[in-house]
Amino acid sequence: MKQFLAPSPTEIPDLVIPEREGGYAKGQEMREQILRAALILLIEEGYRAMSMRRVAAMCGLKFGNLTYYYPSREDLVRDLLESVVRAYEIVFETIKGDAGLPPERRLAKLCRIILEDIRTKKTTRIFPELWALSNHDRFVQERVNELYARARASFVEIISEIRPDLQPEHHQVLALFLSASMEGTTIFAGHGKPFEPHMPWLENLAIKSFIDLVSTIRPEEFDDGPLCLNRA
Amino acid sequence: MKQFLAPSPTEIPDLVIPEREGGYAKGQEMREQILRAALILLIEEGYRAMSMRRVAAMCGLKFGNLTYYYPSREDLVRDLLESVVRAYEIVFETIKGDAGLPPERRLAKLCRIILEDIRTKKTTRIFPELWALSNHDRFVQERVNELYARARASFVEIISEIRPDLQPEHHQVLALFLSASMEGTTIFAGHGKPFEPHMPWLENLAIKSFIDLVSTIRPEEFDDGPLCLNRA
Amino acid sequence: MKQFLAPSPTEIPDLVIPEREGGYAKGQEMREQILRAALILLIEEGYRAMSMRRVAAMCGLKFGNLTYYYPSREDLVRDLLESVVRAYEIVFETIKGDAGLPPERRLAKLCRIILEDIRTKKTTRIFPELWALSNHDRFVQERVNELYARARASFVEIISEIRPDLQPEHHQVLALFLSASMEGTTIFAGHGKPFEPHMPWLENLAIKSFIDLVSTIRPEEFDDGPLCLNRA
Amino acid sequence: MKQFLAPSPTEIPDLVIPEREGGYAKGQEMREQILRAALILLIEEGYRAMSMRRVAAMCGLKFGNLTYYYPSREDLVRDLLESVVRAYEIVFETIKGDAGLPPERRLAKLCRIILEDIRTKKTTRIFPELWALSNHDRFVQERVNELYARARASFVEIISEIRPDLQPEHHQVLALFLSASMEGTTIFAGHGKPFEPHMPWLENLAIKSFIDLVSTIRPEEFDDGPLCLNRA
DNA sequence: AATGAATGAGCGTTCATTCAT
DNA sequence: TATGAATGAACGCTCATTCAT
Repeated sequence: MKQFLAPSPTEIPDLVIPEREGGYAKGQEMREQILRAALILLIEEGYRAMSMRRVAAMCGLKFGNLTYYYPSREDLVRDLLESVVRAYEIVFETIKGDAGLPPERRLAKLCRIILEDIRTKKTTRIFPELWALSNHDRFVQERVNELYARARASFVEIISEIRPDLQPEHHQVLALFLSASMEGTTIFAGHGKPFEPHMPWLENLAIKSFIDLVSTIRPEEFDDGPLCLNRA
Repeated sequence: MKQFLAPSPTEIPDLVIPEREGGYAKGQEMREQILRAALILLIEEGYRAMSMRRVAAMCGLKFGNLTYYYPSREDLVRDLLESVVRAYEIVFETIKGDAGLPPERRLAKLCRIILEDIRTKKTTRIFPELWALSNHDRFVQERVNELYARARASFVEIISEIRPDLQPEHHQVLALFLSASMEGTTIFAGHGKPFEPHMPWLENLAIKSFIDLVSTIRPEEFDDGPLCLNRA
Repeated sequence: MKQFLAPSPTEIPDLVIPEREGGYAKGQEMREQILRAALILLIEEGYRAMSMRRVAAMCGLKFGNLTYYYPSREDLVRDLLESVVRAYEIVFETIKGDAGLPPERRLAKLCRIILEDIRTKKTTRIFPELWALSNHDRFVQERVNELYARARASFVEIISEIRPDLQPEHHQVLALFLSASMEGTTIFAGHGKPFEPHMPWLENLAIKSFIDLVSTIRPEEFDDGPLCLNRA
Repeated sequence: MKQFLAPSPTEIPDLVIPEREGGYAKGQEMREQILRAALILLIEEGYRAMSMRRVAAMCGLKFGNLTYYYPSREDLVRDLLESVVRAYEIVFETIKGDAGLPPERRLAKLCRIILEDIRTKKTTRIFPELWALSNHDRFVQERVNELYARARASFVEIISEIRPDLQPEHHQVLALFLSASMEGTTIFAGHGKPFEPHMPWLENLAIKSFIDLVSTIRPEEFDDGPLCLNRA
């Protein structure tokens, strides 16, 4: 089933499923298969298509049996979401190890990783679903926020190394801007989108723009806007 | 019913509904009420909740009668989407009239309009739904692409004024990056999002960063990336 | 619209619509157009597809207006059925004029007319619908019975000329057998049926068999069955 | 429920439902009950009345539960149709065992079986529905064609024994004529039809006529028609 | 004659959930 | 673990009918 998923380019696995204590190996495998099936449905046909029945069918499972593993749809959705999110968190953990490089290089590298991932089918398809869901579902909202908080943490670390003179809150907002800026490319240059071929250009623009911004921003510009372009 | 919708701050109406020839005034009003009800459901509870039955109920209409106005759900969705999109297109038309200002000021103004709109409940809620839908629905995809194409056209106009030396394709990609960058803020600093209060800072960052980028980018940087930060 | 209907080969028109007194000419024409549209739907898609809405749409009539001409579906169905049946009755009237020919030739000719008509799309499609409907609809049942009674009358006339020695009831049963025998070919060799190309052979078999039967049947064979093949 | 169905006189069961592997006995019984209910509705009120909801109600089943057994109406229709057809096929199989009798006797017997069956309510009601449906439904069309092909095979066997001198294609057309001829009696002398009481006479006429035809037909008469009654 | 509008019913489908086996 | 069975709800759709304009 794995082969149906666009392979994550370098580092991000599709799902990271925690082992459960006290279950047979078969149960663990089945659970994994279920989550993979659900993921594929989510990617290929959207959230609505990811019904218990279709997931069961895709696993060759009788429908009644799926409810043994996941008594309610919510259980399945949550487990899936956690497995997806965990996969990303692992990346941000591993990135921290790059301490040897100069911060600008690390910033660039991190951006490239994120933007490359955005080009995968999985990310292009799943995240808009999550954004939409998070507007009406507290649980999804929290997990997505968590995920992005971790992503920002990586940026904050690098930014504060480049600009130790700025206040922590400014580091945060810069990180937020960088993150938002990249996420926005999903809908224009993600997998199958009209500007997918331009993604390399976008990467270069983003990195240049981010480094310039981080390097040159002055504290007062957060509040007043860039010189001479104030609201009035 | 209007009061349920966060008022668009300055310029963007919620819906622009074309008049139909033939039919009583009551029919036109009913059609408008239906689209408003659908919009509210979409905003407040998401796409799935925007069912024919709930829309009818919200209008005090019997279900059978709703199918008189909109024989199929698709008809309703299309009419709604077109009315929403049309509202944005009007903005982009009116912006073109600002020819007197220097291009940087016009760029800043346009960005502020867009980012302010992103803070409205309507935009924060609807666009993620559209992004998700557009991955699996050709019609939504096309209308969304259309909308963003018009938005980019406004940016291209300004950018090419600032940088007449760049090639048209570069103008396009710069506009794309600006647009994507702003859209990405929806999920972090849109209505009710954790960073909504930081939106003014983000605006300032975005505008400074965009103007710097547009002003300083060199043609070769599209392809090679910023100096010394190439992939290798 | 006429051209959509398979042309009746020689003599049977599609519909015979009586004129109404006290209506404008336009109303009469509209009524005819409506019935033709209904007929086409019945032929091409079956009884269920012949809904008021679809008939109206096919006539370019607004739905509400159709209910002016035919307030209820039943009205429409009845008018259509009567127009269809009347078309056949006209044939049986005209056939009676062939008095000059020997009865066997007239029998053969009548059979050929009927079997040729069965090969038309209209007849192949409509009659099975009528047979099915007549099982659950008294009105249809009566009109169909009427139609076949007239058909049998033509046969009875010829048969009694060939076999004046038989009793009237025997004439009736012979006519019935001939008629039933031919109607049965509809479902095997009617328009578009697998044995449609064999219809000429079936015609020859039928005519030979009918003339032999009518000519040679002995009164006691009605009751006892053919010699030596009695039930026991 | 059985008592609602006119009992098949001698040999043809109403439904032959294959057993399913897996599943409790109760499930099998329920499936049978469902098909019987559907059959009754089809017979008593016609195809349109055989809705999922009415079938469920007739079985004392909640509607949602019926969709467990038959997820779609098409599934139900197909299962029903196959069960009906299978019942007839069994008859044609068993008839082949009558090898001891002279072919004319076997022909007569087969005709009587068929014509007796036509007098049952079930056959009188179902077949016109199938004929009508088969004009617009490929599946029904195929099953009906299959059924009649098997019926003809029985006739072909007997006919070719009586007339080994004729070519196989002529055997086929003779069988076709016999079959069509008998099917046509359904609408005149089937259950509840005006000529139902005359069916015994029709049987005798049919058998005499068929045996005469098969015995006396000359090869050239297929093409030229009976002597002196050619088309011209 | 013609149109617009409203109602109520039925249909087939999909689904999450629950429970007995 | 695994399956079969049952329930109730909602959904989109089509339709015949009725009535005001």
